[in-house]
Formats: sequence, C-alpha cells, structure tokens
Amino acid sequence: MIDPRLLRDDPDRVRAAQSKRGLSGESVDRALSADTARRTAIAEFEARRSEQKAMGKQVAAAQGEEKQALLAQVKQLAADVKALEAAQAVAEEEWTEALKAIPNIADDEAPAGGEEDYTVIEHVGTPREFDFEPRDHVELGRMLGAIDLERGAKVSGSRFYFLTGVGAQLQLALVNMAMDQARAAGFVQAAAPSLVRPRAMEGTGFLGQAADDVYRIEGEELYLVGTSEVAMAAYHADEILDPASLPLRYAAFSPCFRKEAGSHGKDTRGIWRVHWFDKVEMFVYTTVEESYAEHQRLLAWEKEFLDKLELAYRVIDTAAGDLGLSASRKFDCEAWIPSRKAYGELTSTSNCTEFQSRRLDIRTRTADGQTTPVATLNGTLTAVTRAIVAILETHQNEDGSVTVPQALRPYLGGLETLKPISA
RNA sequence: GGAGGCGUCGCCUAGUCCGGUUUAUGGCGCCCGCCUGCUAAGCGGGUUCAGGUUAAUCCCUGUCGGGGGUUCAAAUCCCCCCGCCUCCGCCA
Repeated sequence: MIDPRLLRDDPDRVRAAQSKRGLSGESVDRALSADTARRTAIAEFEARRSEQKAMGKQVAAAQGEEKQALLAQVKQLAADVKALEAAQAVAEEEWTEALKAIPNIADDEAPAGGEEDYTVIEHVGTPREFDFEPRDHVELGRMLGAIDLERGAKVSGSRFYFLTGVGAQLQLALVNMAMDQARAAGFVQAAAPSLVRPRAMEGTGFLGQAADDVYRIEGEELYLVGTSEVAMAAYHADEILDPASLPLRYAAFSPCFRKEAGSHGKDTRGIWRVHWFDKVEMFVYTTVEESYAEHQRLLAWEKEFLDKLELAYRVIDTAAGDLGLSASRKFDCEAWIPSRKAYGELTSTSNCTEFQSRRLDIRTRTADGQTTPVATLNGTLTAVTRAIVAILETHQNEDGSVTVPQALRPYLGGLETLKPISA
C-alpha cells in the first residue's frame, strides 16, 4: 500500500509512477475520490457521535419524566449514528480497496517500461565454451541418478520431480552453504511455515495480480506460499520494532509452491520451472532511508553465493512494468544456462519499501519517537532447483560427470566430482 | 476431535456477576521538571495506537484479542471467530 498522504498531497507523482509501469491513472483518480468521500463520511459520523455521547451523559444523570423525554429525543440520534457509522465503514472499505490496487511507486532509478526493458548492470564471468556437445540437466540428472522426473510426474504430476542420490545431497549442500553464509553475515536463521493465512498472503501483495499463481487449501483459510518472503514479512505484523534492533535480517528456509498458471508449455523440460522447490531467502526489515543501501548489500550477498558456485551470470535492473505489485526496485541475477543458450533467473532481490509494512502494520520509531512504517526487502540466496540446473550444466564434463565447485565440496563430504551411475 | 479456563494502553493489575459521574484504576518501567555537592531517595507532571481537524497546538472520534448483535448508552450482556493455558482422545 502506498502512502495515503503522498496520494493526497502529490497525486501527479503517483500518476507519473503509474505511467512508468505502463498503467493508466484511473486507479489514482478512484483512490483520490474515495479518500475525499471517506473523510466526509468520517466527519459526519464523528460529529453525530459526539452529540450522542454528550446526550448520553445527560440521560444518565436525569431522573423520571425528564429522563423519558431525553430518551425519546436521543433515540433518533442513535439511529442516525448507526447509519452514519455504516456509511463510514463502506467509504473506508472502498478507500482501502482503491489504495491497495495501486502498485508500489517504482524507484526513480528503475528503468521505465515492461518485461523487455530491463537494463543490464554488469556481467560476471564468461559463459563456458564447450569442446564437446554439452548435455542438458535432464540428461545429466538421469545419468547421475540425481533427478527422477518420470516418477515425479507419476506421483505428483507434471512439473514435479524427485531429487535422489547426489541430487538430494546437492540440495542439502546448497541449503547448508546458503545458511552458513547467511549466519556468517549476521542473519538470524529461520525455518518458516509454508502454509499461511490470507492476511500474510494479502499483506505481501500476492493476492492481487499474482493470485492465479497461488495454491489454496480447500476448505481451509490457508495458502501455500510461493516464497518464504510471505511468512517472514508477516512474522513481525502488528509490531513496532525497536529502531536499535534494525536492520533485522533473516535467512529463511522453506518449500515454495507455485501454480505457474499461464505458463503452460513454457519451460516444460526438466526442473527449471516447477510447482515445488526449496529455497533459502534473505528477508530484511530496516528503515526506508537505509533500504536502498541494504538492497545493494542483498545483491552483493547473492553475487557472493553465485561466485562460490563458479557460475557466469549477469545482473539486471528490472523495468518498472515487471516489478510486481510490491517492489519499488528489483535486481535479478541471471546465470548462463548452456542448454538454453541464454541467461536465466537464479536469484532476485526486491526493495518493497513501505508497501508491505503498511499492509501488515509493521512500524518503527523515528528519532523524535513518532511511529513510521519500516521498509521490507527480500533476496534469494538459493533456489535449489535452478541452482542445480546451473551447476550441473555449467560444470559438466564430456563423460557426463560434474566437477563440484570448490566452495561446495565441504558440504558434500569433500566430493570433487559427481560421477554417472549409468550411461 | 472433546471439555474447561483465560485474553484490559511496554510489563503487572482494578473494573466484567448487578451496563451509565470510567475522560478505563493503581503499581513497575520510561520521559520531563523541582529538590539535591553528585547519585539515590522524595515531590510534581507526562507516558497505547490510529483517524479526523489544524500552519501547529487545542479539540473531536475510534481503540479493553478480532468481528457482529442487543440498548438511548457496552471493557461489562448475547453470538461467531482467533490465540494462549489445563485435562482427555488421537498421532509423527
């Protein structure tokens, strides 16, 4: 949710932000008129209510006939108050809805436009040149006994898989390496629930345009999270965080579930795009002023992790139209994926500024003691399946074996090479 | 899944049976001031959060886990939901 005062005081800035995302100013106009209607309704209700309270005291003090007369008089007042209160609630609801429909204000630095309008910030490493015909991760995973797609489909359907043998080991190794890095950097490690209430899902902005991608539990008021960002954002809901405790940094492990609605036929091969994967996610609460520097730090930690996996990647600055509802700026780290002959997103970090904290009512205090919404940021340390794809394909050898990146070896009991168990 | 108990402004707590002089007690903590050689003690005042209004203050409204209802009037009575605790059942 954007700052209602910004909307009221500087609507043109909000309109400009909308157009940067390729959206019309219609929702801005709707929110503005809803704000006016709301304030009128509040003033009317409060005036009447004040009258009623004053009369109520007279009733309490009065006796006999005088009391009966007052009662008759105040009865109409009570009916008015009730009607005005209901009207106020409706106006309030419409205002909230209108306000929530407006995406976060994109950062001035974020490129304007849609999905294709990102800017490349930097390239790290160079895509590997193969002197043999490289295999894709599906083939490598089969040879290594690491990925079982057929049985994944049998048991759970398309876009599911089993990680077996070194595949399962690789998952635990990646998770442990991510958790160790996070702990060394001062993060609090967390294991987060994957099932959350509507409040958490709604508060993080995933029940808006992204709702189609969210699994709902039938007969329950619960959703499966697509990222532990959801649980970690709601973790401090309704709290006023001690300024001295900021930044609060969490590294959360959780399974993630995505319906991938609207991506039928896209990335159907292998484990690149799946309905379930496990992830270690960084999540930070800090002040809005500090959030911009923190965003760079999150990006640096993501790069550190990718560097340790010895991958070639580029960093892109996502365009405003591709930010999603909550983010004001987003950097994606895209690793070179040999079988795709292209860069593909491995990690992503977003600065959501006050957008989520306003919805979830998470605040801190300014130097003069006033409450103010915190900023929330998130960033992927490792999304296991995509990391595995990148590692297998990048570090494969001609015989189908895979050389384990140095940094990962301690997490695999010193294993230097993953060896095929079948041709 | 069943039975019972509980939820008050940071923490503790009065008020709930029997609705109205409650603008929700009081203590601790914290903040400001007085006093004091310094500190402590003592004394006085302040101290939920949000919204409306305002240049700002004042003021007004809401807020006793959340929502709804009864009533002229609800922390107090009724209903639903959430959470915590105790016991029983089931279970990795």
